[in-house]
Amino acid sequence: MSPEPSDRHSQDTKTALLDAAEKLFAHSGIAQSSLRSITTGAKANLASVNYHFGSKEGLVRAVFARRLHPLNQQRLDLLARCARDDREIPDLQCLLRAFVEPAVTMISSDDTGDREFAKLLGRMLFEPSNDLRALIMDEFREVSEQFTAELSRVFPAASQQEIVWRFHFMVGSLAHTVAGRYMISHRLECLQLTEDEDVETLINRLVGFLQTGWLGIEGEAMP
Amino acid sequence: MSPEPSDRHSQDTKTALLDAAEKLFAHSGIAQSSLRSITTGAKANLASVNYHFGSKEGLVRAVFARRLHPLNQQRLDLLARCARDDREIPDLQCLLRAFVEPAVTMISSDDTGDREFAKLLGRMLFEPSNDLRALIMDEFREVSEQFTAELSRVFPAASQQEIVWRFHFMVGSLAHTVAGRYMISHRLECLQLTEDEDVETLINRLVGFLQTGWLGIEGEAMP
DNA sequence: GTCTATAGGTGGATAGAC
DNA sequence: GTCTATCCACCTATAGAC
Repeated sequence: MSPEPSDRHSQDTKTALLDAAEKLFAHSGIAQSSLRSITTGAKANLASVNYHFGSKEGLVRAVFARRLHPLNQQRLDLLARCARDDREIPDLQCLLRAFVEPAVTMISSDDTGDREFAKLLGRMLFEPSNDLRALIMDEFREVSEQFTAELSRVFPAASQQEIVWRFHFMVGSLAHTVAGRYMISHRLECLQLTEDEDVETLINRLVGFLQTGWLGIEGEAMP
Repeated sequence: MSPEPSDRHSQDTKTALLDAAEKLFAHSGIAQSSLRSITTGAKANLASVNYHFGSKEGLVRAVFARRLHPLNQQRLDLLARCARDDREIPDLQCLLRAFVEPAVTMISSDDTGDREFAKLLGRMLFEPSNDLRALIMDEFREVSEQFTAELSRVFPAASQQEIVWRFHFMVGSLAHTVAGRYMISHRLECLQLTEDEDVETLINRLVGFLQTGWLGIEGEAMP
C-alpha cells in the first residue's frame, strides 16, 4: 500500500489525491464528491488539494489529463501501424480496432486506476462544466482529426458530413459500452444470461457491429 | 407566458417548477442546480418544491417520469405498426426507426420542454444516483424487452448475447447523437462545414448506420 | 397553497502554526 | 509540504404566518 502521510513525498500525496478523486468521481460523480471525502480517501489533509492543484477544478482537470493523454496516444500509435506507409490506405477493421481497443481494454486493466477511469469515460462526454469539456476536446482533437481523415481515405465517395456523423455514432457506442455496463448487466440478468465474456470478445462484437455499419456508407444510406 | 404566481393554480406552479428544473438540469446538471435557482426560474417560492414534490429528489423523479413515459410509449406504438400482425416478422428498418425517431425528433420539437429534455437523454444514462437510475430502467424495461424480442425474430440465428450487446451499442449511438451534439458541432466547425441539416436527414443517417451494423450479425462478426 | 424566515448542515477555500 | 482551525457562502428542508 501507499506510505503513511507523515513519511510521504510530495509526489506520493499528489498521486494519492488523484487516485482517490478518480475513484470517487467514477462512483459518485464529480459534483457529488467533496474535497473532504477525497482527502479522507487519500489519507491527506483537507488543505492538500488546494496546495497541490489550486482548487477542486484543478484536481478535476488533472484527473482527466493524466489518463486521457496516454489513451489517445495509444490510439494514434495503433492507427499509424494500420498502414505500412503514409501512401497506403489503412484497413478498416484495423482502424476501428485502433480506436476502440485502448478504451475497452481499460475496463479490465491490471491497473486499478484504469478500471476506475473507464467508468468516467462515458459520463465525461456529458459533463456540463465548460472547463472540463474544453480539456476533453483538446485531448481528443488529434484523434478525431486523424481518424476522420483516414476514414475519408477508406471511403473516398462519402461526404465529410457522413464521415463525421458516423464517427459521432461510433463514439457514442464506445462510450456506452465502456461506461454504461450496468445497463447491459441489467438486461443480461433479465435474460438469465451470465456475463462470462472476456474483453476480447467484447471488442470483437463492437468492432464487428461498427465495421458493417461503416460498410454501408458507400451506397445510399437508405435503400 | 405563464400567469403571475399570485393568480396561479396548483397545477400551474407544479408545471412551472418541472419546466424550470428541466431547463436547468439540461444546462448545468442535476447536482449543480439548486432549489433556489429552480424556484427563481419558475417564479415560485423556495418552499414550493418541497410542498409539491416532497424533496429535490422527488422533483428529479417527476422531471424524468413526465417525458420518459410518453417517449417510450411512442416507441412501442411505432414498433407495433411495423408488422401487420403478431405473426409477421417486422421490417428491420421500420424497427430501428421506431426506436430512434421519437428521441431524435425531440431535439427540434415545437415543445421547448422536449428540446430541453433531449439534452438530458444522454446524460441520464450515466447518472450516479441509484434512485434515478432505477426509475429510468423501470421506464425503459418494456421498450428494451420488446425491441430485443423483435430483433431476435428478425435475426433468429443470432445469440441472445449478440442481440443484447448490439442493442446496447445502438442505445449509445442514439444517446450521443441526441444529447452530445456539442461534440459534432465542434468537428463540423473544424471541417468548415455548416450544420444546415434537418432532423429527417439525421434520422436517416443514424438508421442507415445502425441498419447495416445489424445486418452483419448473421455471419461471423469478424471475417 | 403561498410565502418568509430560519434552522441545521455541508461545501470550497484559506490563514497561520509547525 | 503538512495540518488544524476556521471563515463564510450556499445548500436542503421545515416551521409557522398569511
